Amino acid sequence: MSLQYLRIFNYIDAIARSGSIRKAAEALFITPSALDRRLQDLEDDLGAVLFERHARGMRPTAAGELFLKHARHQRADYERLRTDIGHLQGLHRGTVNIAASQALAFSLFPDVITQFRQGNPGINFSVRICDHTSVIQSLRDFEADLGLVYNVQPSADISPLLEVEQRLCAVMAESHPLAQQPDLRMRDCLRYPLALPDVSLGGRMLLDAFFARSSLSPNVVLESNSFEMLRNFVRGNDAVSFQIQVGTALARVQDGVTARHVDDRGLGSRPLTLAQLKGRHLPLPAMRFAQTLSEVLSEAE
Amino acid sequence: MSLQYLRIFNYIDAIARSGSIRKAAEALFITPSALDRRLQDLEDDLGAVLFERHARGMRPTAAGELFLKHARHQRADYERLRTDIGHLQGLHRGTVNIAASQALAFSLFPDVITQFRQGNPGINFSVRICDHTSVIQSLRDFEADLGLVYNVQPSADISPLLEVEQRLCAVMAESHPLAQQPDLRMRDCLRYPLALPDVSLGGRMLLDAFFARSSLSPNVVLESNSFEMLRNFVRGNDAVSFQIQVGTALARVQDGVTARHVDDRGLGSRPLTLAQLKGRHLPLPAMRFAQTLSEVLSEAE
DNA sequence: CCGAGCGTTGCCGAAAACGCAACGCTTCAT
DNA sequence: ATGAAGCGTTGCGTTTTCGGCAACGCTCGG
Repeated sequence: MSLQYLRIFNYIDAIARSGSIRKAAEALFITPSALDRRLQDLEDDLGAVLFERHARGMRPTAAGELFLKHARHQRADYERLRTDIGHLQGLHRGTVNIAASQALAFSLFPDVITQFRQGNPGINFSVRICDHTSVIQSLRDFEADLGLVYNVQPSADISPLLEVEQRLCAVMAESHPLAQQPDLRMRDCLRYPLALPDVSLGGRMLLDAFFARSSLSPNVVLESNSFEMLRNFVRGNDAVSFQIQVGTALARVQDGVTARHVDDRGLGSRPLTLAQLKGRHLPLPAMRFAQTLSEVLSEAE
Repeated sequence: MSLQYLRIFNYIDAIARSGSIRKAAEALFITPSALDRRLQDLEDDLGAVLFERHARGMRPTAAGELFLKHARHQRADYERLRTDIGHLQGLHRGTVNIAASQALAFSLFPDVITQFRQGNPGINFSVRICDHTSVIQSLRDFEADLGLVYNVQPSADISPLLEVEQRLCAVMAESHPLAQQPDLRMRDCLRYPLALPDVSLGGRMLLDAFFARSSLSPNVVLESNSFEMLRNFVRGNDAVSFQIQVGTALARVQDGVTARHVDDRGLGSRPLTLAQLKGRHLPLPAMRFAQTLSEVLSEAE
């Protein structure tokens, strides 16, 4: 697949990722000696040391960081060239690489990707679910074309493509008493035990801010960094969990779990942001998917 | 110097430039067969034909154009990486590649470059003098970091860094009667034979526009695409030539030739534009030189 | 109709990349 | 303290890639 012109870039990148020549060599299916020689040749040619040698392994120097950025950028650009040439020949194929926080894995992405692929078969997807900071880092490392994060702080090298305000939803079992009401207030929810996402997940910040200003005292019986776990938990009892809107599939019931808007004045809302690395030229499939995603998110509002 | 990772890029670029494998191979100091094989390997890997084969030579296909753009971009980026790493190590070296139209070769660049190198020894320059369209094309082909052109039409992929309005100057021999007057009107000049730049050079458009609206009839005894030639011509007789301001070294006399502002209401002015390719990340030396150039041009106003 | 110029191919030598085994070194646990 | 476990690195033989040489088939222009 990928040409050997960027072989050296993969080599160096592998060393940086694994932090050692031996591990990198193993991942690349070559011997450490060969890898070491390529690195030495490169350092000779550049006239600069790219890695600090420690007894434990390798750590990139400043020059190494520069080279790594170049290497990753170059690899991403080459991928774009390939898909662009493919488009030129009428075969609309390619891969869209997305990094997103966990809330979106459950319902949004499966649905939108299915919809997108109906209009664009031949486009494959690689979705990496991780926490907020990793999403932005994936963009910086050229591992992802698009990032979708909740409540992200603005950054100089990230350019937002779309922002959608996200209200909070309460998640509960289908048979839960609260499921009968169309709209909920927070004080209704607090009569039940709570299963909350922890701080690494979106929405928790909204809850904490609300509790801080409120006299209501929550009864938190479960805290987790897994939405999957929270959903499975509330299905079996009368506990209530919370999640941002797009992850919940509001109207319909799924696996015995449903969701309702929580409407409180004291409850703020934070934006869900679709973003890319500033200055990057995205592959055509990624741009199209960003367009589709924008439409879906806008009309869902 | 340059690593062999971008060897293939140079190969393909050479083919495109020379329009034939044999000529490209000669320029690369290899045999046509070797070059042909690299091209075939590349086309195999990309799954696309990059050149149309004609009996006379090779012409890039659409996919080939795409690849060429990528290749040139990649090469320029790699150069930037090298100079950036150099800066990291304290050795401030590198090359600034400039493309500019002819008017600027005479006095502006030699002076500014001399001044710049006093503050930044170790920075080398490559200045390519060519006509308007070639300047922009050089930016597009990543042959030049900066372009300086007179009266350029805006373009979507070019971003201007600075624009300075340029008035027209009359150029004449030191001993010319008009050289006694501090300010000239166009009708004064037209009493003498004229040596005009042709349409490929800046300023001619202003003159043509003026003559079209005026009842005055010019006596054009010489027309040339070389400012050098025009200057040398007017030195030996009473003819008058025209040039934009920055190229003339207004106050001082150089080689027996001097210049004066021409002040007419009917005479417009067009901007001299310093530009780069949009979205490009310029090497540090180029950015610094652009800064210096901006200051010089602004204060000269 | 022939020669000039082109891209292309088969075959062989040269050069670059790789694998293997071993060395010197630091770190950590016994 | 001391041996084991990692680590980067080196010498040397092997494999893969790349380039040179000569020749072929082709298209065009005189």
